[in-house]
Amino acid sequence: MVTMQDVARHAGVSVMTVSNVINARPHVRDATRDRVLTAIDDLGYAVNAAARSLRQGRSGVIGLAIPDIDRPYFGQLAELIVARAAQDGYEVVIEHTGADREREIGALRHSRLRSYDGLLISAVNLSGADAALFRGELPVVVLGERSYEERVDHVVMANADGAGMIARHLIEQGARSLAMIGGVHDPAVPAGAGTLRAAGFVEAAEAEGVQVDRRMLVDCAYSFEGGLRSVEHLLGTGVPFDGLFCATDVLAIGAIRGLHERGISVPGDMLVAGFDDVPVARFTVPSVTSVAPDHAGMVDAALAMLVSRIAGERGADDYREHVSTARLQVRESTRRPRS
Amino acid sequence: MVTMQDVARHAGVSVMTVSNVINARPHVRDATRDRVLTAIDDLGYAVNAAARSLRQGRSGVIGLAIPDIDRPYFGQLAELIVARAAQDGYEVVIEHTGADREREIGALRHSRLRSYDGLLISAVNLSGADAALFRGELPVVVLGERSYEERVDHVVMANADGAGMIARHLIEQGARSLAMIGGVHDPAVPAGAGTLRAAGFVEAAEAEGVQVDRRMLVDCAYSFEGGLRSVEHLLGTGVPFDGLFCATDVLAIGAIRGLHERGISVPGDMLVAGFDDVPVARFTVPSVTSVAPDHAGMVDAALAMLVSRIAGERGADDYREHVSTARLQVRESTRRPRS
DNA sequence: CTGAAAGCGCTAACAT
DNA sequence: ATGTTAGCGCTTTCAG
Repeated sequence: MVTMQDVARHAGVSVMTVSNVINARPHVRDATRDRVLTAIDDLGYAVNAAARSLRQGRSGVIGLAIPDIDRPYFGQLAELIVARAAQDGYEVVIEHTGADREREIGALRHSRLRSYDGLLISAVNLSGADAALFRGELPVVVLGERSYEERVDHVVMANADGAGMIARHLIEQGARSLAMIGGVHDPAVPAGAGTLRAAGFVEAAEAEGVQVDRRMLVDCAYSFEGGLRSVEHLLGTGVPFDGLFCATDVLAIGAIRGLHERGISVPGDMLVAGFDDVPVARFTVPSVTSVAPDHAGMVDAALAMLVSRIAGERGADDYREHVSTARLQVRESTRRPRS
Repeated sequence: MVTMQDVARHAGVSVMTVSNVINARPHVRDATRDRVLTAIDDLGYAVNAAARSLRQGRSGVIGLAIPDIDRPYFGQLAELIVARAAQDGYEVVIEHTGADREREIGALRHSRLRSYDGLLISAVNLSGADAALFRGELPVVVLGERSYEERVDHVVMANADGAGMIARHLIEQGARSLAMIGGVHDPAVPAGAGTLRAAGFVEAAEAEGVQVDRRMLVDCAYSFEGGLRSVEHLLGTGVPFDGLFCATDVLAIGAIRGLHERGISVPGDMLVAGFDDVPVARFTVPSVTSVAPDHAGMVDAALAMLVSRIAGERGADDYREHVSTARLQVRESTRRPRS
């Protein structure tokens, strides 16, 4: 392994000068810098990240806690975050919190956590309180929902607003009996994204004069399979409905599949809408109406918050909130053919 | 920050004993261990990863180079790898190589690379030679295709075999004129997964006595959009075809969408198959026939190889190859209705 | 503008 | 079974 010492010797300067060159600090003569750069090239030197981290007391790594990379929404998000973090000189380690969130977060807390400079938590069904677990231990930003713990930075997705857009759109397209999968409207349930979307959906619908039968709101795993099973469950109740809101596009695709298997046509017999506007939603048959969150804006805001907090620019009682916007993306799954 | 020193003082032992306890080394009396563990708990101590890395000369991090997390196949793969690596005590940093592979790999090479203990390269269209770039710099395993550089460990996906299964299946279902998107059959083109799949497809078809018009093999970006555009291109040639093989399921979904927009029914008018068996393939309408690679087996093999090489268990002329298997997963998109 | 020295927190090697 | 010492490669501080 070639060290800074070696480079310094090779270039005939001190290690400090090499360090200055590498870190682009001023007060280095051009000629000297060139000699150092040549030496670095000749020897194939690269800085030792561990030594730098140890000395500086920071690792240049941020953790990203998500439940599941293998879901289009989180994949999209992870990709944006990795790219955006790189701009600020940070690497990203993805922490898979999975189904057994509590246990995994606990494990994380006692081990790897300390080697991150900051943590970004994005979990569709994370209760706001979870974020508090980390408070004080390291800079944290919660991404995707309002946290009920006030003393944490967060970036809020327009869950209720977006769901409201869907409710109004479904009604406008002629739906009269609404159902939803992936969220329930119950104050007793902790407020994850599903709950917030359910609340926004129900409230907007009722504001339009359409009552939503609470039995027609069902929770489920956020997977294709979950969507398929839930729609079977709804059909099994015997309660008729003609407009279905799914808390995510993945659920919507599973639901459309389930309806198809029962011979129910979308949008002919049933309007279906999702949330997230994942890439595949545009290409399925029928394509899926969805709510497009401002992913890029959210990621930008979250990283700016995290970086400023890591830099210690804000004190322990200056917590920020960024409220994002959403846009309705109408596609085939809710375009009722004129009848 | 609380250090090992602090713990040692608090427990009334030396730092070495604390280190021994943390690393589960033998020769520590139970009573002593308990005292140390209590102290760790009391003080909320966690080891400093940077210091440990510096001392040990290894980081406990492996890099995973993939072109794009936000694609179902890579998402699936990344998730498996992260989980499997954790079992061996490694963290995974995802390196997005993106479209501009050469440049990114170059950048990677000169900076972050050194802080990884090993590198896993998985790129559908990586030429085997790229892997050689890293040879000697750090342990590397190429995942997903045969590398033409012999002196590198690799895990080979059953590209040609899987594509052959599709060819035989399409013919058996009655297809007589075949086309393919996402790969060309041309010895001059570097052998990425697309090329290997194309070769396997063409050879199996011709072995069955079905010639494949070379103009009906088109390359394209591995995206939904790419699939849609390519199928439009194929239809534009005016050459009739009734069986379409897509190099990935993402392409197949885009292609089915493109066919749908032209009023061509799948599987009624055209049989379509993909590759990768991504989760969504089972839920689209129609569901997509695909080749299911043994993801878990490949990931296991790749990590075992990488870990053993990091441990220095194999010399510079002992390179391994793991050949994976594939399974045909027949779904609606190729079930020709009896006519 | 450049150099010398100290030390970040940990563990390998060697005492005891 | 436990303690002592040295040093990993870098950057911060202070001197020139």
